[in-house]
Amino acid sequence: MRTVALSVSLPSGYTALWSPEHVASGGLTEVAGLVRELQAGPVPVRWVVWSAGDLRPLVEAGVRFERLWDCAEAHRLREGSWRAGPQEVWCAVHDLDPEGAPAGPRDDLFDFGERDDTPAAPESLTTPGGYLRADAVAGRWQEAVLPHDPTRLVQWARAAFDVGARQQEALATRGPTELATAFSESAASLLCVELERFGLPIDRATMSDLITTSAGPRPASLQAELEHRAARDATVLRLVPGQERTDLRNPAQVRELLLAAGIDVPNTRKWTLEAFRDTHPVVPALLAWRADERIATTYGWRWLDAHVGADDRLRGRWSACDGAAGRMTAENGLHNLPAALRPGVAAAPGHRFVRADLGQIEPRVLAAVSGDEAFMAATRAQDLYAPVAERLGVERSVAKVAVLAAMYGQRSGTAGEALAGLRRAYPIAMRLLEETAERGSRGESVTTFGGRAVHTAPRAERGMQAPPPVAAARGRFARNAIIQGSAAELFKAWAATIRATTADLGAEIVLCLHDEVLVHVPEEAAQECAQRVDQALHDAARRWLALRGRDEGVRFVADVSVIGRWSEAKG
DNA sequence: CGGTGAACGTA
DNA sequence: CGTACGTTCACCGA
Repeated sequence: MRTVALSVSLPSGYTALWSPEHVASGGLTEVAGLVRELQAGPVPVRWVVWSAGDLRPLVEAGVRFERLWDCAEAHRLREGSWRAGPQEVWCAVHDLDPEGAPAGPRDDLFDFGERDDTPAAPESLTTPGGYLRADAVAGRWQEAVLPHDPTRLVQWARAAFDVGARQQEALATRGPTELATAFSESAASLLCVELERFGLPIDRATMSDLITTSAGPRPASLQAELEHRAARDATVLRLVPGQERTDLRNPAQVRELLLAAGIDVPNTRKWTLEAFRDTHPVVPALLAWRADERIATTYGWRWLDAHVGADDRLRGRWSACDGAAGRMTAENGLHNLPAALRPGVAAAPGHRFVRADLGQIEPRVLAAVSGDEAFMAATRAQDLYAPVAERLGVERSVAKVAVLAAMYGQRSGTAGEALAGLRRAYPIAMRLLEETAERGSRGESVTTFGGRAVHTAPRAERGMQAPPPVAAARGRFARNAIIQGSAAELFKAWAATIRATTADLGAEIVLCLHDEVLVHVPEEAAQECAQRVDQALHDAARRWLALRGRDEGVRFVADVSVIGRWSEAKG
């Protein structure tokens, strides 16, 4: 394996490559050719970058990177910290206090503390205190002398190379698990850049019809928009005479309206109102109004115009790792598009979607994380809850509720009896959950299967995840984080494997949704792609489980189908 | 004008 | 009934 660092400067797009054997620089097209040439060579290449997002201009230009080391993601994994700019990452590998770093142009206007601001020399990347100079972190220092002098950008790439090498060394001393997870997280980070480039295919005509149904036709004027809004409000307001002036967008006023209809509720949340669906016609009308209002305001015409491009692709920013346990996140509705709009997500002409989701991922992950032999045995069934129900001597539905209650720290409900049964049948898995919750309650950090540190209490650094304030909530947070976070790791390993093994089919991963993936592929390759998606799960799961010697014990299953619209997925 | 909480969509 | 996220809205206080 050959390691090459790569840095792109903006706005010029000038790019530098650095490795011990090879230094190069050039414009985007020139470097794009160089990257392809190196990747086509006999020795596989791993590209080292400060952050995969740096590659955006090259990815936009159609360059496909095969293997990556993303210093920011490696840092997040090591530190459990979300802030992972070059300075934070640099400080971590050099044992420097980030608080002493030179201030960027907009940082800390009122900070008059001791700071190490002046670079050692005009051409020095670092300050006498060993920090990165602030104008280099901002990219201005490198860009200022381009294109005639690429040496600063080369220095910047070389610094990333050095940081990446130090991170790999540090992670390797902790064992193979963390290193493998860092590779996988790097791949996910690169995948995010491609998700941003590809976008999610939209059938504009169908989506427009769906929006019309909920929000009304595209308004010709502001007045028309207001009129339609008033008409929508009237469908609810006319059901409670005397309350026509209620602002339906104000929960306090809605509560008054409901009171006038004889319904006294502590809040107006959907879950609370569901119980009163049959009490008064205003309740179902209000719930239907809310669903339409959601689409009208968040997923309406403005959303369509702002985020669906001329090529009929919905685009938003993707993040490989959220602030808590490490799931992927996305903006502009890519992760919370109402199910009612899913018919509007459709493969382009001549293409199909391969849709796949992981079945019962969380209990299967619990088996892997805990290493409970009995619970691992249950994962070998296609339906995990069947053997659990048999062992507990209860109905499947009871077993399912009990397992979910145990994993999420549920307090209410009637899972008590079955929970006791679970403790007897699967003591190791259940003890792991309880000990994790206790650690969380005490404000201690917990660790995912792949070695990500998850902090349950605030630390000195700024920009950290905001953990729940009370002990019980911290306990539930920790209990959930090891499951959710570990599941996210398996998912990302799976997605990265799909990306690597279906590229030759012309496949593009266009959506990742925690346990579900949508692959856009030319029609003639769809069946082959579906088979490879399934195979990718088995390969990724085996490698992932082997990190902790569980490769023969836990089974993961995927439901894979070839569809034309997202809504065709099984319910 | 910026921050906060309610509400609700997804998993 | 548990957790996480992103988005919009009204309200609050400066």
